[in-house]
Amino acid sequence: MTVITRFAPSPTGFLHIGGARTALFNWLYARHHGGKFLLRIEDTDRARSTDAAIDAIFDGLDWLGLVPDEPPVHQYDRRERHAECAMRMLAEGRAYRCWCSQEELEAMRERARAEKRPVRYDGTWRDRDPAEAPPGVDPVIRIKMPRSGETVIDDRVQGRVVVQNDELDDMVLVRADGSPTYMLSVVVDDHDMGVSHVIRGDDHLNNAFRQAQVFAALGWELPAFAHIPLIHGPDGAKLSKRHGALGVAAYREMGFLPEAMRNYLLRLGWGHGDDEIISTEDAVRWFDLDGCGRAAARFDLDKLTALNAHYLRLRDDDELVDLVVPRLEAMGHPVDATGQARLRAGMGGLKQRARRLDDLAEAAVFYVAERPLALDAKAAKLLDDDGRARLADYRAALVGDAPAFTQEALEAHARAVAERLGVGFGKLAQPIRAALTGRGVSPGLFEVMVALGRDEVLARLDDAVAGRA
RNA sequence: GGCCCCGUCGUCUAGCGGUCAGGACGCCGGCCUUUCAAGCCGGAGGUCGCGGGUUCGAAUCCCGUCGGGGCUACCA
Repeated sequence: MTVITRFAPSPTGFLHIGGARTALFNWLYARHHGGKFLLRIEDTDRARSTDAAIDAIFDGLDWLGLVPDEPPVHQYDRRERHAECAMRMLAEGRAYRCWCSQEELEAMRERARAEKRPVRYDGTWRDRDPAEAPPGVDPVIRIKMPRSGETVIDDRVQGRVVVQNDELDDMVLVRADGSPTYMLSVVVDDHDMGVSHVIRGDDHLNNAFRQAQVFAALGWELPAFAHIPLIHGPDGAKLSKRHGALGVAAYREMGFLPEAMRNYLLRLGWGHGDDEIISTEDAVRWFDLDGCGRAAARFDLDKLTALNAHYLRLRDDDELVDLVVPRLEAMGHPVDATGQARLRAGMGGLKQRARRLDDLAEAAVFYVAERPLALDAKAAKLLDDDGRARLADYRAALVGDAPAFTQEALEAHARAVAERLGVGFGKLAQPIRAALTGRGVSPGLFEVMVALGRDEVLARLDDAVAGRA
């Protein structure tokens, strides 16, 4: 059997972390089995669906590299087909029209609550003669649920889950305005799209029972279900948009890399022994539903950040330059060809120390900032009278001895100068760092010098000695 | 309220009848060292929610209990 999975978000907000993980699992499962990964936009709720949200979902998936194998299906476009299926159920006696008003339904619920009985539709119109229908009222179409027996879902993650059929009420399939509801649409679309495995959040576990009955009423085979646990916020509750949960775009802006995000999301609720760093290739090779946990997980920014730092160091220097330049420019530091070259030369040391793209950019500022440099507090302290005096000596030695401008030669020379001055190497190195970078912390000194180039180094030393910086 | 799911260090997890309950993030200390990272080494941190069973032996099986979550719409 060909494996076909699908990610089916409703476009009522950005793509959040939970949706991203669901998409990832579906994508991985399809890839692992050489099947297809499809995307369906569940936009049947016209009031809440927006084009902006649809774009955000496309952008988010694209950034994460979870590209569907076929053009996305927009559920609303298929409403005729959905209604047609409902009509068939009606014709076959598997569904019926219901003329209950909202008020009647509300009263029904109130009564049930008062009597401490389960709150659900009581089947008023199930056997009532349609001839008794009140005039001028548009009916909804409800499914005729079995009233005895049980519905079993052999969930690939949750295991065998059973519910008594009398817990299921005759839910609405088609609204009074003729539009299909989610319960009908998912089933018809999953069937028509040939979906073999429905992998989704376990907030849909209860829906699976209802949908199983729709599949049965339509005479269709049930797909395999896999309900994965939800991701909770720090407060332990379901992640929701109005809950301060962020869209994937926000993480991109914070400087996270998609490969880090994929690795992190994969480990949230799925495990493969003690493996933590899992490349996408290995993820595809290893992913299965058995590895999914059943407990909800909490999102941990620190761990995502640690993974991100790892993947940052793995990236090519040139790619990182491209990623960091827009950030530097946004920070008010235009990057010209010279700046680009310096960034490329210095990226090795820079990326080793960064955790995200934003602190990478922050740490790279000194390569592209205009002289004289602004000093941070630590650098200012390093450039006191003593420090500046040592810098003057060092500058003179650099010009006088004219060592080759390579890391090795510069280091050997600087160490010799420190010895000549009778100070520990650190006493000389730190003021140099402050002069060249304006900071007390930076990548290796000689890497910085080489990246900056001799002229710039001398100019920055001059600035520092003269107290300009 | 009803139904369904879940419960191992702070967090993510490994574990599937016999392990000193392992790893990762975070935290603490050390080494390295021109700063900071990285790397390496070491440490603190879990009576496996709780209570009963079953068993020679339970985090692992059963029952109960408590706690958390989800669903209970003419939303998806």
